[in-house]
Amino acid sequence: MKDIAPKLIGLLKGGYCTPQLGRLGRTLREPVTTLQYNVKKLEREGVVHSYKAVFDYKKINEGHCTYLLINLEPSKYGEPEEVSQKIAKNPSVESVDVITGDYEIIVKLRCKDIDEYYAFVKQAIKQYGISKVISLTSLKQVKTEFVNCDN
Amino acid sequence: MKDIAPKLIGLLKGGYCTPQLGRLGRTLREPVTTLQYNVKKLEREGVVHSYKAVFDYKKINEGHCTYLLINLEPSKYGEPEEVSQKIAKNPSVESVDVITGDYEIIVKLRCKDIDEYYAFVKQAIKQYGISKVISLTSLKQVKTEFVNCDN
DNA sequence: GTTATTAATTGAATATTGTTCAATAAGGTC
DNA sequence: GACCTTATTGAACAATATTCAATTAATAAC
Repeated sequence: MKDIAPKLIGLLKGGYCTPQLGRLGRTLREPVTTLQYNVKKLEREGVVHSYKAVFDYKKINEGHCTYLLINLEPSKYGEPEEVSQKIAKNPSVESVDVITGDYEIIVKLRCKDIDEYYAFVKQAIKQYGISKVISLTSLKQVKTEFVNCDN
Repeated sequence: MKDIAPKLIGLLKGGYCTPQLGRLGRTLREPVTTLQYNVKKLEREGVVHSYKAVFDYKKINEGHCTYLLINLEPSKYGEPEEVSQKIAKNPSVESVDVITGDYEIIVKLRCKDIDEYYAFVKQAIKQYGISKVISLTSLKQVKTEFVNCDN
């Protein structure tokens, strides 16, 4: 066998998708050429960043979801963006934000299991100047990427 | 004019997209029929939930991003999922998780501005049995939906 | 290990969908 | 109003996806 699925999932995760003009046209009762024009405009203006697949993350070994509230070491405190960008490079990281309040950074992490999660946190504390991490582990993912998770 | 963009954005936010088999085929050097088969299988198995657009949220009036850490009133404490599902219905809500730790629910919210955010929080506290909300406001969105935000 | 059964791969034909292009209309500017 | 830019649209064309049937690979049964 070829086991194409993993490669497919990898590509569909961040692109390799496109809007369905025909279906949009039927729904909005507009000619496809009009929608074509409007879609291209949105792309040109940078309003649409990309088209991608949304997964049932449990089924692609990313079922363990954690929010990390991060404090930086004094030496890194002035540059939360730099640290954020480094963290963002990790493919298990769904989102990174520099935030107000008691913590500097919030990370949404998707791992296979608690072991992978623990490996990430250990490595993160070592590599980026992190002084403290509070982990909020998801017990139930109700909505993700604007999509309601059924079951 | 018709001002189709808002309708288009609404539909592309949660679907109306499809994988590009041809492009995938060229990249993976596989016949489209093989990929077709594999994609359909992933869909059938529920691995892929949907295909959607990712936006530059500032450009669609959802630039104000906040994480809400929520505590429930004693009367609702036993049913965080029910409350979560109600919160999830709001289209400004990107994600909802029931979590471990000092809070019961974490919500990722995307609003136009702080006024819209405040309106959401006021309404949420009234409607769902919420006793306390801590808001972590995003100062800089570095990565979103697995996509690195440039600039 | 051979046979039966199911799952996966593929090419060729077909159907569907998207793209280009040129005409027209609408909106804005002076 | 004259001009220029932006938006809408249909018809012809190009590209892409889908179906289907044949073949191969994997799995199960005996």
